[in-house]
Amino acid sequence: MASRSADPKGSSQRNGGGTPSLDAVSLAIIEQLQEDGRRPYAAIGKAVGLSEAAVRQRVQKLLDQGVMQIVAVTDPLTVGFRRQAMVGINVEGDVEAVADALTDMSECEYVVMTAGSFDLMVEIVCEDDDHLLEVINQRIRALPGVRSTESFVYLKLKKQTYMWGTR
Amino acid sequence: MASRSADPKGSSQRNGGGTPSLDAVSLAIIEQLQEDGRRPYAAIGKAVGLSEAAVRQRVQKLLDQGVMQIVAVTDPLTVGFRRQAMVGINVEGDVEAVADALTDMSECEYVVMTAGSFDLMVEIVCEDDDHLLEVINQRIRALPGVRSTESFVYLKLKKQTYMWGTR
DNA sequence: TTCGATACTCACGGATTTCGTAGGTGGCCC
DNA sequence: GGGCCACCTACGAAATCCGTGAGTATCGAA
Repeated sequence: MASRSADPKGSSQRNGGGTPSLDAVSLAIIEQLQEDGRRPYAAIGKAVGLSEAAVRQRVQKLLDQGVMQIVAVTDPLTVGFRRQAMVGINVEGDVEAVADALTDMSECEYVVMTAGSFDLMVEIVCEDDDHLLEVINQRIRALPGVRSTESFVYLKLKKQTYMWGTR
Repeated sequence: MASRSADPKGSSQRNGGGTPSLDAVSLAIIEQLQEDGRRPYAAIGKAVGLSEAAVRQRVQKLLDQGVMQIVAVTDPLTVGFRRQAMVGINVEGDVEAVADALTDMSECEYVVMTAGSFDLMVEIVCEDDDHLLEVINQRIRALPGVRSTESFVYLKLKKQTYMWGTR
């Protein structure tokens, strides 16, 4: 169960940390699915040099391990969420605790701990200005440990890709 | 062929701007695919109250229109990109021109125009520190119109979802 | 009101894909 | 060597995909 990071064909790169590493073949599979999440296993197999079943098993494992997920993504504006913002947050005390609290909020779509003049950056997706105001002022600022926040309201989303590796 | 944003069952919301609007059914379809991008059309149809063929046609249209894409997403750290950063940028002159230039850079995964103390925010995905440094100092700062930048290096990604609507 | 366009349902059949499973192979450790 | 484990290939059955055509309902414009 411990996911020992096997090394099938010898053609993989060394793995440092605790996260399960990926060999070149899995990378290639992910690339294929980044282009089209519904691409058939057989087509992927042809592209990466594996049988259909092998691809299927690898994909299943990647999904199970949480390394990858196959999902629909949209521009939130198109889907009726008219206000988005990035919020920079400064924390006193336990940053991770604040991050966990933010993670539990459904409006927070993206939570990351950073180095720099903010401790946390959070992307907020809201339906309108009232909603956004409430989330930032009532909920985020109310969290214990939050010292200050700074908001960057989105005017226009110019780019949004998921194509790492395809370059 | 012109795809005029029809209004099938009368149960849709009005559409203001240029972007094609989405009725409740398409929203529901997107939700299904946000949970599992490979869910079969028949299963989606059962969930949203449409036939398999209708779902198929809607999904195809949503993809063609660019409203939605079905892709694999990963935590970049797992895939070998060890340094990520959010970069806030101040611009003098044409903000959109700078944004377009950033959009063309493969390391910029996310580009958004904002209101607040930054004009642009950009998410950068790099392989290591050298790469990150080069992108920020050599390439971004070199763009005409870029007045200043501020970087927030990612320490830990806590949350990353694509579940708008599923709430 | 009538016409035209759009979108849906239902149906069908062939091609393709998915899925479970059985069997083979190579590396690794005792 | 022998056992073990992870990974692969192979194959058949079941399910899904996909193009297609006919008939119906709704809406907006002439």
